[in-house]
Amino acid sequence: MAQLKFEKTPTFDIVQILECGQVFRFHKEGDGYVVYALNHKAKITQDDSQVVIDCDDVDFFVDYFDFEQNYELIQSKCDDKGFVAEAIEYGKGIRLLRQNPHEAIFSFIISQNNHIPRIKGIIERMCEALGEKMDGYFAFPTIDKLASAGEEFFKSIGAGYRAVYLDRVAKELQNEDVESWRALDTEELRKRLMSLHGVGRKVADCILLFGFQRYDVFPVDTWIKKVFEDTYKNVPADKMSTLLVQKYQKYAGFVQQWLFYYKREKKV
DNA sequence: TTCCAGGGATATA
DNA sequence: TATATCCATGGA
Repeated sequence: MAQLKFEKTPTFDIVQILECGQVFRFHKEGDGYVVYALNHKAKITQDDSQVVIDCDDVDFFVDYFDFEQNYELIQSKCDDKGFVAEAIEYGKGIRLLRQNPHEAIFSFIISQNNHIPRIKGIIERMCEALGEKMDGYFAFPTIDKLASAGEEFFKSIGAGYRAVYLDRVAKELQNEDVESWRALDTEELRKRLMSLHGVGRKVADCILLFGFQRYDVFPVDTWIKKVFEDTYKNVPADKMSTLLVQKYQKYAGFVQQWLFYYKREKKV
């Protein structure tokens, strides 16, 4: 086990990072949180003065927690002196995790029309059944394991009608190098993702944001619809998303996450 | 009990 | 292109 220790800052709050809805494989443990990403594990504890990350691979988690990015700067650029500023103030400890594309694809297919606690359970059962056994946990399954599991397996873990999506997408991706998709621009990559069965505009945008680190996207789900129901009256979700990307441009993904978290937590 | 969730596919016009 | 309906599941 390796350790990463640094001074606590306002732009790193492990509770907000994990509970803001961008990731599903984590839980509270003792005085901190444990998060699993692909085939890695980290335990994070924090207090007012410092953050400690005990993990199996420091380099992996330095990348995962997006330490290269200057969140103070992004937050200052997005300060509109209005409701976005309120959301930033409320969720300023959020960082956008640099998740694996495969993990993002399957996680957000499961997420559609679903509650977060249920999403977490389905993914956990999927990893337990198909993932490689690691030291005290299960890795995210390989694409071959997912492709050979079968539709009935996905039903058995509670995926419901999404079982057929998961089964088909796993088989569709078996001979694809999704890392090479990073060469595509955002619009082309969105089209590629939406060609997968069960991936529409919203899920594609979540995969773009959380799995491919594209920030010129604005996933519009039921919570974001509530945020903008007066501003964009009777505007369809896809159109709303396009308008919001035009408005917030390269910061759209960040703004979306602050607003999502603020709306969902505070219900205002 | 009914409503709802980080929606998408399909049929229809 | 735009709208309506159906889809599984279980927490609240």
